[in-house]
Amino acid sequence: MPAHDVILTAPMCRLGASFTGGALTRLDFLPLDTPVSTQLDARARQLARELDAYWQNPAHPIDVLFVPQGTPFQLRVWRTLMAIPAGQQTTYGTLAKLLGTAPRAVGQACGANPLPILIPCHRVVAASGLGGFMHSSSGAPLDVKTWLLAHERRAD
DNA sequence: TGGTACAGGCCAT
DNA sequence: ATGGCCTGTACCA
Repeated sequence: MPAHDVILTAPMCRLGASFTGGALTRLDFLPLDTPVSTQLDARARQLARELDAYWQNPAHPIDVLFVPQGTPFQLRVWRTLMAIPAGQQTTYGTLAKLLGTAPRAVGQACGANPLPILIPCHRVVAASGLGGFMHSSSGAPLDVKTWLLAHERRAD
């Protein structure tokens, strides 16, 4: 399941990217000690360029071709997520009401998100706290979520 | 099919 | 601050 096409640098971690054809289909957070790719093809270079722009300016819209794969419900949730502007947050409960479903179902769909950052699942928090990230409720993933929120907050 | 596990929420102590 | 029951989806037997 792992085996990424390229590993890129990020300020708080490394990112493993997988492509299918010309489209990005998967993005994973990896530990800081993961060796970074030295050779980048055109699509990887484009992705790296867009991400760099985002690290510089959280308001920068990431312009890359990506194709998320999931159930119809998940795609519906993810599509809704992408309407949340950078620097803003929503809760699972609010989204659930909006979609006519349950908060827990929204959380599960967020966890299944194969393209974090591009699909801003980190902008969804629990009604009473931070909530989880990448299918977990503690540990490194939560640090990443916190980092991303802090990064986007700097844009005010 | 039924049974369980979730990135939550809410109302009762 | 804690524990219970609710919710909709996904995944596995």
